[in-house]
Amino acid sequence: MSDPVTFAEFKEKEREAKKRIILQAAIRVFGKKSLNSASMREIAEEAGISHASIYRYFRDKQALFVEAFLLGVQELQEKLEAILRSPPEEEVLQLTAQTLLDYLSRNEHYFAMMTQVMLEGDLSEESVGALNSGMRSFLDRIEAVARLAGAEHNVRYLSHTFFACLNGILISFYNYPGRSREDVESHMKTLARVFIQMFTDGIRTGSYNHQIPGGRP
Amino acid sequence: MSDPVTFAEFKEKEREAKKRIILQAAIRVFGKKSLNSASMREIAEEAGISHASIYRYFRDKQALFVEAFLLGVQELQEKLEAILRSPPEEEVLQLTAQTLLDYLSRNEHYFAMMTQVMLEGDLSEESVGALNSGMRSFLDRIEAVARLAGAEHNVRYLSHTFFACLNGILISFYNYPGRSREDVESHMKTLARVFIQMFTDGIRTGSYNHQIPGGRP
DNA sequence: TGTACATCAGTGAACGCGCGTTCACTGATGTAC
DNA sequence: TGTACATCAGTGAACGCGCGTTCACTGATGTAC
Repeated sequence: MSDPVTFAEFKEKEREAKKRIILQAAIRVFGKKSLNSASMREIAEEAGISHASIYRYFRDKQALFVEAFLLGVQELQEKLEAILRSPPEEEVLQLTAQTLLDYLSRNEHYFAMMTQVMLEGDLSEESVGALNSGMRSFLDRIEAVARLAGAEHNVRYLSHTFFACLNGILISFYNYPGRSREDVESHMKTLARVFIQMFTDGIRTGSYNHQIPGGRP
Repeated sequence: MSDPVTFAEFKEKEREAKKRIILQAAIRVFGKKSLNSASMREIAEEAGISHASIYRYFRDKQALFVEAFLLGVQELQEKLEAILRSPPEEEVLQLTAQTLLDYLSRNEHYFAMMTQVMLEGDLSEESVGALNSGMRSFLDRIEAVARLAGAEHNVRYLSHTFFACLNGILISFYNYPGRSREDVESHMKTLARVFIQMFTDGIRTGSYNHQIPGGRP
């Protein structure tokens, strides 16, 4: 229903659009501060509304956080799908890694939120469910990339390793003290290239299969 | 001065011991909650004192946090040194990785704090300095391990990659939803083995050197 | 077209809470004579 | 040995603040007749 044909539909569209404005503001704020230290008042100011208004669109802070995070995951996922649709010949993994790193470090927002979601355990069951299915479908995309890169056995393990290691490179050196932002970014990219080279070689030889319980060699 | 010989020295020792009790309590609490959501009152209760007393030993919450974190890093470092003193023949990296993962996941505390330190940017210049030198000497140990494993060129990059990836495996799957603690732990260990296998092979072939700007092949 | 009413997005003020930190005090211990 | 004093670890109460959330209200918009 991309073009609303009734007034009710129009209002619904309008409401969705306003919701998105709040979500984008939330993403910007959550990216700079942590879930706990970012305040509803700050998000409201960023969105240009009163802080009380947010509660017209989201049940509470946690629900806002989860929706914002999932929006980020979805956006990243679309980038992965673009790669899958027109895959390059050889360097799928390098390209994927670069895309991931670029996106996450250029939009600090999603990145910081992602790690927060992974560490905070205080989410409601409902939220956990939503996040879980979001992450699962994201990891599916990564799995597809790994297959494209030639992986055949234990692809789930491989894609988990791939994602986790890149994530670790981002997290571990994000606040590397005493270095400029550009230096940090290029350092992370170098580390990522080192990792991807090893990963690619690893897929080629397949020796990692021995490390997986019940994994075919 | 392991055996105090004057009353003044004795008092100093006593004070240090009390400080350590607070630090251990802080480590336990900071491990379960984040820097922001763990409270001084909670730490005080854990240590069995009044919350006001903490301020007799630490300037403020941040100073307490930094000291607690560094105590954890130091403990881990000693484990690495033990490995370096009596290195096994072949599997240095596997052993190091297992030690790291075991330690960090058995003592959730340090692990959670480590990632927090890496993500929160709000620390004072003084704190950043202390943390920085702590992390640097920790990474030195990892570098020594990498050398022991046969790395010759660009060892700094390698050790960074090694640490970052293991860190990522921990963080990314720590709160894997809907899985028991044991399942998560064994999953992480499998991913770590996959990674280490690739890493070891990578060091052997040395092809990663091509990925480092100015790196010798 | 005009009027009375219903709806509901948006709001500033207020509530209640927990926090980090400080304060004024107590009482045990050590010191000087 | 006894006494007056100084020190200082430890404390409960209090301060001031910012937070998430709720409340009572306003005013614009849509609806019914």
